[in-house]
Amino acid sequence: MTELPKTYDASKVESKIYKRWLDSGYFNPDKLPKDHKDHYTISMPPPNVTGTLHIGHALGATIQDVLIRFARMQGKKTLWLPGTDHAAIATQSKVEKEIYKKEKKTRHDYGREEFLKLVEKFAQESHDTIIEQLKRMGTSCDWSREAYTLDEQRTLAVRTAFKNMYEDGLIYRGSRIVNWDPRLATTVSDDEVEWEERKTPFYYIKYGPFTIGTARPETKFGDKYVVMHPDDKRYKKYKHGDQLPVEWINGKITATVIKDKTVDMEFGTGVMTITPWHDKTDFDIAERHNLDKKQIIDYKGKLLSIAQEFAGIHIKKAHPMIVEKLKEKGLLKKIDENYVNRVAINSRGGELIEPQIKKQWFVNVNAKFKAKNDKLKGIIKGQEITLKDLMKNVVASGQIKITPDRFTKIYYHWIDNLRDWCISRQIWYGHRMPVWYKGKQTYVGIEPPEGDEWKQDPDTLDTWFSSGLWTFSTLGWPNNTSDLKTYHPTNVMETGYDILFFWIARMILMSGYNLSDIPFKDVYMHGLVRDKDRQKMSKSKGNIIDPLGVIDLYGTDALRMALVFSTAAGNDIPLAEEKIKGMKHFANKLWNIARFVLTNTPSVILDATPDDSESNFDSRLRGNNKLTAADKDILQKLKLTIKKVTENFEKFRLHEAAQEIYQFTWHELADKYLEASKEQLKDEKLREPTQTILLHCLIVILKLLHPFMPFVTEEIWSHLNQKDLLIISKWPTP
RNA sequence: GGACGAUUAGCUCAGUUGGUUAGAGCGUCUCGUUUACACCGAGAAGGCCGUAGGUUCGAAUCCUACAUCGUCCACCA
Repeated sequence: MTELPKTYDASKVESKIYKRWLDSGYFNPDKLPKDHKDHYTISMPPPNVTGTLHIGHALGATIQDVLIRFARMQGKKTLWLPGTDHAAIATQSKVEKEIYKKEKKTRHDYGREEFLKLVEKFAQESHDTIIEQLKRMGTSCDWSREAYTLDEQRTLAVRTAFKNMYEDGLIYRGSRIVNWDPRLATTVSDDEVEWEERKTPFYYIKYGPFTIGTARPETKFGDKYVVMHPDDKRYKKYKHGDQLPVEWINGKITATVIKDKTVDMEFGTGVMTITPWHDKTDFDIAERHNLDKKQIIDYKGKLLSIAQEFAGIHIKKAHPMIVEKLKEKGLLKKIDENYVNRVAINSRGGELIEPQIKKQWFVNVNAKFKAKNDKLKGIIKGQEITLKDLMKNVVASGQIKITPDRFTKIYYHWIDNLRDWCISRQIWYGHRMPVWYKGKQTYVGIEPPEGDEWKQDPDTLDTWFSSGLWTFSTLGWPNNTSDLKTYHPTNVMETGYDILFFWIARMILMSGYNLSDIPFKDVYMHGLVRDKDRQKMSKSKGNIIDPLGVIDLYGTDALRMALVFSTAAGNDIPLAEEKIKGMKHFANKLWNIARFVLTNTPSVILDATPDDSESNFDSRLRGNNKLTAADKDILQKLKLTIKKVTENFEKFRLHEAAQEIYQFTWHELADKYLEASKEQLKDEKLREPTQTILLHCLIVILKLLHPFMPFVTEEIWSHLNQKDLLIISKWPTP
């Protein structure tokens, strides 16, 4: 027996222990002892290389590591595959902001190649920081398989998927209205748009015999269609297709009457004019009735020649000028100053969205393709399905289970409202479209076509396109590797509920199409970490808890335990520093239990207690009819604790598992049995069984606690004369 | 406008097939410096489990309505 130091110093122990794990090779499933069977795989949601890890990452990393360590101790061949995400638009916009702040330069001042070098450097630095942080969290992932969404292997996967989907007619190019960010000069997907309520003046303007309402008079120059509901009695005398002269902003125009059921009769006057180029609703109406579409605003937010005297002026500036002109012409009838409007903002950069019609690439969610095999429940090989059907089917059939259950309904609802997914972005950082043009010809392939005349599409792919492939691209796909055959589908996808649509749904889509299989069997969603007043953590509020900061103060184990301890799946987690501090005390308590047990255990007993000692332990006590009430009580409660902890693990109730073991360790073992044992140890006849029980309890709680608090438990374990590391010891049975 | 979630001790939260005196962390009060631990122990105060009904032998838990807060979704010009 080696003596435990008087106090536990997490900062000194953790790096030493982590190195010991790395040296053992046990993070790599291929290097686990041969008796490890039944694969258990988790793909790590790759953190964005946009800086550093925040507390939300720490939560995810902890939960996944807890699951992985539990599975590993259950004798499973566990693979936790780590990686990082290039996060295209988020990373690029971070660098753009930086160079603008420092040098007042834009990416165009640098040019594509030079700018990309800057982004890559930033991404590399972020990557290094993030990996170091993950290691400090104690994550037991297989670093030999680390992946990046933009590395060579993943590029092959992306191009292969794109090519196949294009050839199957699931990817097409078309002119659609998209969310355009004039500042970043790129499109963003529907899911990336955030809506913000703003009070804006609402103008009632005379339009021929009608009055129309708008918050955006600057878009109205080209409005030559006036739309109303077919059942609106007020406008009965106007027929669909009627033409009438109207005095408009810049003179006389001819307006055409359109009847469409999407018009809300209750709103405003029940009449509106449409701007199909700059409004999604209007675009849909124009499509339905085959109407002309005209661009009013350019891609930088300036008015085009149709605005005549206002041409070249930025819409922000032009707005009051146009209002003034309408007033002069007597067209402005009324202004409602209390109108609350919802404006669209790019959540990845913060600029106002200006809808535009652009040629973009889309994934068609309603086109049919043939299933490659029978792996999807209820779908046979060769059967035709759409991506939409597929995404719904795998969850409805129970092949993928979402925890907590309530997100299932939200997921269905999202699918029902799903439109084609715009996958092209006009930014530079990311996977360049594997598309080349020559005159009117288009070539899609993995390698560029022969010949200099072919020009590659300048756009890049939405970052979620590559993330969607993550569970299988990381295992070597499109090559038919043994990793892919062995570890896919993965067992659990553990992530925050905020990326259910962005990512979970896209992974289901991608593996459904490319493999005709599910990417994972279980989805486990955790909540957002908030501060103790339930506020979102943000830099501006100054309520950020920095994972590394608290690790330095209280130790990784304390942070991990605090994160898992009092939260249910999918619920947000208020985290106060006091909670982490409390868990540091718990680590200290455990340390002192170990010190007490070890100073009272002679080496004879210690040596006679190898890891797999449970049956051994029972036989050693059998025939001993001198067990005291305290002995019997603690052994019974220990059994019960093992049972409950294991059950809670299996049901993803990690917080309850943590609470059970916490309660037992402190308030049963330490408070009661250790106190009782002090007397029993003085009694010669009771001494040996008491020592045996103490040691047995210690061994079991170290195992039960190890998934949550890996460092302190492994450190104590190293003082127990055990053959191998705690990380691969056998999970106890009740 | 639709959907979902939350409402439990002073504060932050657990409490999943309805079942004995409703739990934890932090905080408060009293006592205790016994060689594992003061990062401790013993004990105490503190809860009409949002409101009102209903089902049941029995409800924090199931049902209905309402209130407050929050989140997500949605093409109100």
